[in-house]
Amino acid sequence: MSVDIKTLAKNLNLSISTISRALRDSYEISDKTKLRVKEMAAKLNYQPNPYASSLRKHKSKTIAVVIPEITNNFFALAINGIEYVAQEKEYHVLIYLTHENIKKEIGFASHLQNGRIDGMLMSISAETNNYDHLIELKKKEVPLVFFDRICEAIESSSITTDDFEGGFNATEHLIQRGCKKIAYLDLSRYLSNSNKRMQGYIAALVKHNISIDERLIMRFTNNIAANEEQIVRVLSGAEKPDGVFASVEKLAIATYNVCQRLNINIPKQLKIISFSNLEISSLLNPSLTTITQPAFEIGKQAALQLFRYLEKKNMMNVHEKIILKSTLIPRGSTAI
Amino acid sequence: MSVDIKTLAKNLNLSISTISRALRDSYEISDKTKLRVKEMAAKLNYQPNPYASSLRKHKSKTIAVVIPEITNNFFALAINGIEYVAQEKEYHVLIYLTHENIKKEIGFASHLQNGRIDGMLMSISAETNNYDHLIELKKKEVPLVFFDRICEAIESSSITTDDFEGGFNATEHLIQRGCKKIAYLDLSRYLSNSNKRMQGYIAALVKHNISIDERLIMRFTNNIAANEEQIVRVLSGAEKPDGVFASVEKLAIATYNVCQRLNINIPKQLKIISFSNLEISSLLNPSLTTITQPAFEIGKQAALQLFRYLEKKNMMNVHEKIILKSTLIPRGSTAI
DNA sequence: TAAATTTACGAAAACGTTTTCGCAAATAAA
DNA sequence: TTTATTTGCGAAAACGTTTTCGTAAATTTA
Repeated sequence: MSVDIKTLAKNLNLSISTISRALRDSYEISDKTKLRVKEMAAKLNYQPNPYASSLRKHKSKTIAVVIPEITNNFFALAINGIEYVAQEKEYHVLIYLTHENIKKEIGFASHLQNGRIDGMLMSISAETNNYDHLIELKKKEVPLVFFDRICEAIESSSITTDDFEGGFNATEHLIQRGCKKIAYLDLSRYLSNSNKRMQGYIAALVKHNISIDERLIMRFTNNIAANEEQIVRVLSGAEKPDGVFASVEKLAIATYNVCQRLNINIPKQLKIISFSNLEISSLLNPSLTTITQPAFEIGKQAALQLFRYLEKKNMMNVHEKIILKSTLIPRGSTAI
Repeated sequence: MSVDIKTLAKNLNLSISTISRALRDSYEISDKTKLRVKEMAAKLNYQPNPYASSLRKHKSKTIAVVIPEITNNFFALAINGIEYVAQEKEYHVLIYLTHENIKKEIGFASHLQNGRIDGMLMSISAETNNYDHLIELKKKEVPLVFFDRICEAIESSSITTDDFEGGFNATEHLIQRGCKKIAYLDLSRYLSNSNKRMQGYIAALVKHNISIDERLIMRFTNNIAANEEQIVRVLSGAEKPDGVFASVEKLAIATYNVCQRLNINIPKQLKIISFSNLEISSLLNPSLTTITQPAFEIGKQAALQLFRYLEKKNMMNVHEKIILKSTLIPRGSTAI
């Protein structure tokens, strides 16, 4: 069988308590004994059973990351940042994908109250318009940090980007490049970040005395084909826009695809700007003007904040709202 | 405190064994009792402690995915497939990123022998040229399935693509489009899939009576800037190629970047084909000809194979080598 | 030198399950 | 009716740690 603490104890003629303490460098154990124990542990390749330890200590050294999807450069980068911190802290990272489905999100939230994780990092799904499952998580005192798509109804830390400013700048950028009718393409009416971006969009229109046309504020789904059809309808309609501000990358890509199909010239007939973490925006035809979020840093900061909760108990009610800056990079899709 | 099996037992005047059995639908418990127990469990929102259960049963309901990186469309899609299966099986997915670093890979392999996971899915790092850590994992009887980048020195299941054929077809495609001097860009001399692709490359050259120029078989690192400099040197040298076959997406992108900088026209002066899972290959300038792997399916099949190990003990020595087909999609970067 | 303290360790309980063993009561077979 | 079997449940051990409590021996203090 596998070598456990009892095996070490027998081999060294010590009690299991001494072994345990020696391995954890307890002050109660003499240096000589510690050395003996550690040498034997190394020799027998002793691997402590994490579940026995977790059971006893009520600590799992594991965090969960609950996100809508992973095939998305933003979230992939964020996970990268999270995993980076987790490795440093010697923590383990569980991944759960909701696919924008609130039922899955509820399922994860409810199943992860059982001690499997010490804390959770979350970006809520586009469908989520009720927060009972998150409130319940909080009640169970599961440390929770939101990133990017936060839940404002819950008292907790969050890491976001300056979505309002990003939305404002994006829209103003289009206006400055001559756009008069700017469409805002969005995933969901419920998302915190989307709404802030829309507020920025509206503010920019107001500032420049452009009237707000509700028909140009469009919501899309998770279904790519359906989205493209919807875009086809706008772009071939009478009231077609001359500028598009996509709240998320995939809607910009859908627009590119439609323009290719409909032979609409970007940027001559239509200018496009998008929130995006596509590393090859500059290689697109035409290159895509983006507002880029510091995705890796967002993941990293989110994880660091979670560990602040985990490392100090009295931090549980000290919430931080960190807002990182996005960067607008003008490229071909908004050229004059 | 949190409600446990003992609480239920007290509330129902039953023993904890009965509660445990009732919850697990044991035949030893009457239907009436089961109902009573389950109702009470629901009422008190009982959540079984996973670590107590894991400790007792030596099962963690958790698998690990060890991959080089996550900011890579192939691996993101593969994880998507893995997570899909895991959700169905009610398993948990731990993510570990090696960043192509063999030391990290060794660290993960050695730390995950302690029972934390029931099995592992792995795509080995580009640096990995010694397999002792994997052999040790196998010795500890940790079920292990390789995908994409496999370890041929280890007896185990693997899910790959038809890399030889993909490499052959890619190269022949370039030849048919008129290329005479085709460079093969690769990450590492150690990777199983890269080597198969290279074998395909060589076979195609041989078939078409093109001599093999070792200088055109190039290895790159994880460092993007360094890679681009290396590409600059080839593309501005005297013996510059007229075709590039990139074994991985990021090298194709690096080549695109360099061509942009050096003002090299794709496809006129240089044709490019690449293994890639970029969903927007068609939107690049020019659109990129790709050999695309069924990444989601690879992840899914890898997970399914792992669960075959987990569900039947006697399967542990029945290894499967599943090879899925890749698809060559001709686009602008190899147009005549 | 006696008393107090510190050092270094062991015994045993505890964490929350699952499972083995045992055993009455109920039912079926003889 | 007697015996054999099944049904339904409880007591207790077990999983592998950590931690509380206790205590001799060594050391320090008075």
